[in-house]
Amino acid sequence: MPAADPSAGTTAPPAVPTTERGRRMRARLLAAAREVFERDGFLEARVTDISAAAGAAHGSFYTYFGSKTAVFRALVAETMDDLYASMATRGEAGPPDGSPAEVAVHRIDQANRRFVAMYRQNTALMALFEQVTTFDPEVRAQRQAARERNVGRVRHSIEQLQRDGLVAADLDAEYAAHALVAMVNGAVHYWLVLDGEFEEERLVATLTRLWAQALGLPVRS
Amino acid sequence: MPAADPSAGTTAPPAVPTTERGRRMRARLLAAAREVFERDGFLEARVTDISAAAGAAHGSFYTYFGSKTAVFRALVAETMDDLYASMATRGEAGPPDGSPAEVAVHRIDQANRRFVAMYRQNTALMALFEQVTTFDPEVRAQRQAARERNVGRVRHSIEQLQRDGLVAADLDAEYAAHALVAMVNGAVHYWLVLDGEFEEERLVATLTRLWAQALGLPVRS
DNA sequence: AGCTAAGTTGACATCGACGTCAATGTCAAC
DNA sequence: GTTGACATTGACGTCGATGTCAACTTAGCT
Repeated sequence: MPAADPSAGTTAPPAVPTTERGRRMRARLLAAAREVFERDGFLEARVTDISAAAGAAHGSFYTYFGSKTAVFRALVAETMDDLYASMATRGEAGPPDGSPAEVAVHRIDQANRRFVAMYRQNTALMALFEQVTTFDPEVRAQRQAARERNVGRVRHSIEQLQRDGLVAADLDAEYAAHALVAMVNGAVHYWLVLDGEFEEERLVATLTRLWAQALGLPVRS
Repeated sequence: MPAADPSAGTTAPPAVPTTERGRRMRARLLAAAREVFERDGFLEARVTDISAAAGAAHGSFYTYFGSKTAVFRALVAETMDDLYASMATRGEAGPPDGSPAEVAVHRIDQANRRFVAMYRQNTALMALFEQVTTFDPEVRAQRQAARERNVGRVRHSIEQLQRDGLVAADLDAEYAAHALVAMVNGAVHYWLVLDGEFEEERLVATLTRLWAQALGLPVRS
């Protein structure tokens, strides 16, 4: 079939490389796709440019991916895990001895720092992700899932703090988790994607402080 | 010129209606555009459908708007003011007598309620706005401006509270304002645009509580 | 009625991104 | 060195949304 393909994949079956050569080609195409997407955005990206950037013929692209949308989905699938994994790297700096509340605040701070660092190193990709989310249901679902995982972790942490008596028991852990995640997400997205200039240290410190205080944890001025 | 028009307007000059008839046509087209956009999203929307929905000929569209992007910008320009104006309607319910802090919290709550209500009544439009923001620089600028205004208001409010000694003086008002706005924006956007089902009352209450506590204002359990 | 400017119309040309496919190349196994 | 399955190539046709334009309609004015 021809032009303008709404949303999704085409007639061509996915195709899985069998050879080493094939695997390399696919990998090159995927890398090229990422380059082009990051440079031009999803909408302006042309399949032609991707093939070219991969040093491959136009047709080769369709051997491994059914459409522009298809590569993007593959890209997301193969990248997101790494991203969120890199954030989960916990227990770096040894937790300081202190009151349980202080330890909790320190953990929040560390998590925020990791998040900002990750976002900083993948700004273009995150912007892309945000963009495609607005019109591709499948990518939206992936994003939703990622967020859900994130929120879930935060929620558990809040509930734990409630059990420990550090956070008011009548706080709605689910909605609070959502809101706090939205706060960090939104603030970081704003500064990195939309604005550009900002003091990372000041931002993280403020985020941590707001987060901690919102939960009713004591904060050292 | 021809197909796929990246970003912006075309050769055709804008065109301003002189007659009553013309003004009506333009208005009908704009309304139709909104309908179609809300139904299909920006990308899937076809200029043809807009003309049709307006009961006009295809050509008429181009008499008043240079391109799909152009109508959208016009739509945003003519709508945003109303939206944010509707939110600024303050002083509805009489502020309760109470401590200054209680009054402050009440104000925050009212603002959050207004925001959620506005978002609820214009969900489709807000989603659209978010979508186009990711690829049209001009719309992005408008969104940025709207946000800036919002943040500015919050920031002033925080600074006032600091002057009154209700909020710690060493809190970074600018970053805090950004973060809190992001929190409310993000949470509401998530529930209304991405998820769907949620308890509005529970959400607003939690948002207000987090906001107030984040600033160190006392909250009645 | 006659005139004119503004508005309206819709068939048509244009264009460029997409996806196909027949031909050609590669390489490991026999 | 021959074979054949897998991979690569790139010129080509298709398609449909966009934007143009010359003819036509409307309505205000004299």
